[in-house]
Amino acid sequence: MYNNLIQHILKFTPLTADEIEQINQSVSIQKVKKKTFLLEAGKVCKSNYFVVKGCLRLYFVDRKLTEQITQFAIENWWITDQDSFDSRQPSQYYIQAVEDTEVIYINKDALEQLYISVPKLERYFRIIFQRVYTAWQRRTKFLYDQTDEERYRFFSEAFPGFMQRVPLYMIASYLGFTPQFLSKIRAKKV
Amino acid sequence: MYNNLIQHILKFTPLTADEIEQINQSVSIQKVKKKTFLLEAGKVCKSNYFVVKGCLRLYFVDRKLTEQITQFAIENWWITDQDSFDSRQPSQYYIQAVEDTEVIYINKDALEQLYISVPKLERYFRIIFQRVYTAWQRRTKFLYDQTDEERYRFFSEAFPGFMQRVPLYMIASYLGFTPQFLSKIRAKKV
DNA sequence: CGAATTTCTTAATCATGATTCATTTTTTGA
DNA sequence: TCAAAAAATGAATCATGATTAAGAAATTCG
Repeated sequence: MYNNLIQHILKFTPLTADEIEQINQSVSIQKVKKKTFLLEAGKVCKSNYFVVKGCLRLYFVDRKLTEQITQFAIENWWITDQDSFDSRQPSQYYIQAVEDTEVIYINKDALEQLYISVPKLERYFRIIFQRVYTAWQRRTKFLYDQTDEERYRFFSEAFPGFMQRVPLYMIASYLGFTPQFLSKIRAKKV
Repeated sequence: MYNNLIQHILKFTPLTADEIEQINQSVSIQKVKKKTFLLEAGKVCKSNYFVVKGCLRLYFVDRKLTEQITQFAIENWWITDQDSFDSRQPSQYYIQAVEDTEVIYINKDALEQLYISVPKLERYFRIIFQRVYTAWQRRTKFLYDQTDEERYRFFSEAFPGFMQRVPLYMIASYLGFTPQFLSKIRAKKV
């Protein structure tokens, strides 16, 4: 019984008992300790992960060997390297647990099967991806429209809870600047 | 008969003659002269636009009154302010024709109806939005991983045709820097 | 065709945030 | 509980790309 996922799907489309059963048989659940990797660069991203509880980060290592975080996923978010997942080509990303985390995951073949046996999931994921598009348009405007400092201040006011779950150096990476610069801003704030 | 769109949908899902008919009755076609606006800030984005021929840009005006282009759409791409389109709230974006352009468009109510009468479109748009997600992950890595100069050089080698269709100052805006800086890079290139 | 508009370029100065390197504080787990 | 590791801070210097202000070149269209 993977209730968190089913509950989430039910927000967007009704499901019959049989459909729920089919979904439950296609997904698995996994507990991942803090710092565990669900994906490492060089390997194919085999699963799409739904966070039941906890927090994951998706990042790559740039030429200067700095970790660049491009996405976080918390409760009720899906996360994957979509490109690697679809093409079955090696990923350039890492997905790592920021906290002890519980995920429900589904592999590519199982998901393709499910789209056929439970077509309502086309609607569910259409809406999920559509929201990703919206989130991306918002984030892009956010990034273009403000200086690094404004971005940090906005972010810390908008998501105070999140700030406390994640080390500051990860926030800095996600917002596109260095931890040193973040310290400088925070020092000013007082 | 909106063949370009139907052809595009058929790449992802089969359609019956009846379904094709229903889609054709839900969309409209429009020719837009260069510089014409399909969306202006302050107005609700009523349509999702599919480019048959030509090129559109989506941008907003930042606090310094500079136009910031966040997306282009060329042949066979959809473009909209997804947030405004979904929520029916005023947009902060402009969508403008960069060249004389031909678009097929669909309004929100018509699209919601179509999702019900032609559920295969759930699959079509699920795949479209999924590709948007992939494109976004790629673009993000691209932006984080390289300096402005490298980004320009990569872009001009990867999309030489596109570079010739669009004024350079728009490329600069899309890549996140100023036209002056672009000129500097190009001067070096020789 | 030719004036007006749009687009592109050049150059000097300036500011933001990176880099480097060291130190302090906090957290973790044996 | 305390040593080791992880995370955060601080300061000095540096580099990238913005800003400002002209002016040149190219395109458009009446």
